[in-house]
Amino acid sequence: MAEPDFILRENCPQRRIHYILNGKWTSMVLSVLSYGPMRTGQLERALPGISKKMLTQTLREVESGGLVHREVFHVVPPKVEYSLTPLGIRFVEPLSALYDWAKDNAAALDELEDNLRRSAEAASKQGE
Amino acid sequence: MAEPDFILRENCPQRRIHYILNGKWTSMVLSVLSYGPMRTGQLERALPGISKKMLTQTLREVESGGLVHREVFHVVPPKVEYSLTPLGIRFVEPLSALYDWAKDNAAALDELEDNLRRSAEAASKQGE
DNA sequence: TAATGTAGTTACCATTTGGTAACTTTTGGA
DNA sequence: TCCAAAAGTTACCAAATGGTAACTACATTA
Repeated sequence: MAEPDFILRENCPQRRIHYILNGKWTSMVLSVLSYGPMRTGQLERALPGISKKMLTQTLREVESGGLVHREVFHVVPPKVEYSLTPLGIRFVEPLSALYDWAKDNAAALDELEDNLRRSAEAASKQGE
Repeated sequence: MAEPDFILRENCPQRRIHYILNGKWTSMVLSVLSYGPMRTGQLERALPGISKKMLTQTLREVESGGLVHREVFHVVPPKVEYSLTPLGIRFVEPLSALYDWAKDNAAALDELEDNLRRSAEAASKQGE
């Protein structure tokens, strides 16, 4: 019953960092904001497929975490600008690394998805 | 209506890499396997809190993606060993970077969680 | 004879998650 | 007078997700 040398305990940093990876959009919102402050509409257009609901929900979450600052300009029509806080900037660092890796390794992502497709086909042939 | 310079399109690598981050346990399983081949029971003990169901489910998924190799030893009681494939090794690279960052920045994670706690308290005071 | 160890499956359930569509607010402009 | 623009909220719903607990298989061992 050899215990493994490496245990990812319940509250280890490796698990806790998943906070910013949990939501479908969280890490993408942070990543986009790393290019500078942005208005709501710009964020919306930078993330094709996101709904108004998910955008505001995600922004409220990262704001609660102190990662993003929300600045309201009291004008009509409304203007709201979001930007990373210093803490947010720190958290974007590992995300950028992750995304840079992804851009440099698109071929590996292709391979992964080919494998998944093939194994899904094989599974459906079984069911016939 | 200034279009943002940075658009994370539906099928860009930055979005696609989320495959290995989607499941609650996927990235952790890969990370643990980066230390070498392991038997099911060892994996289970390396990931406190995981259930048998989620462990096998996650292993089947990464196996389908070609990230992990499953080797069955035909003995009694059963013995099965999991190991990273070459493709899996490539995918662990950015995960290790992410987890290394987390280990080096536990203080930032503390700060994040403090903020969340505080804002949750403030929200519940509202509701009284 | 019955329990043990190892890997895995299955049925079932509760919660979470994310999505859609309609609605609100305010003021300047056609 | 009525619409547009921007940011946001709300009600509602379907699907995905993850968890528990009980069950299987089978040779060895007590």
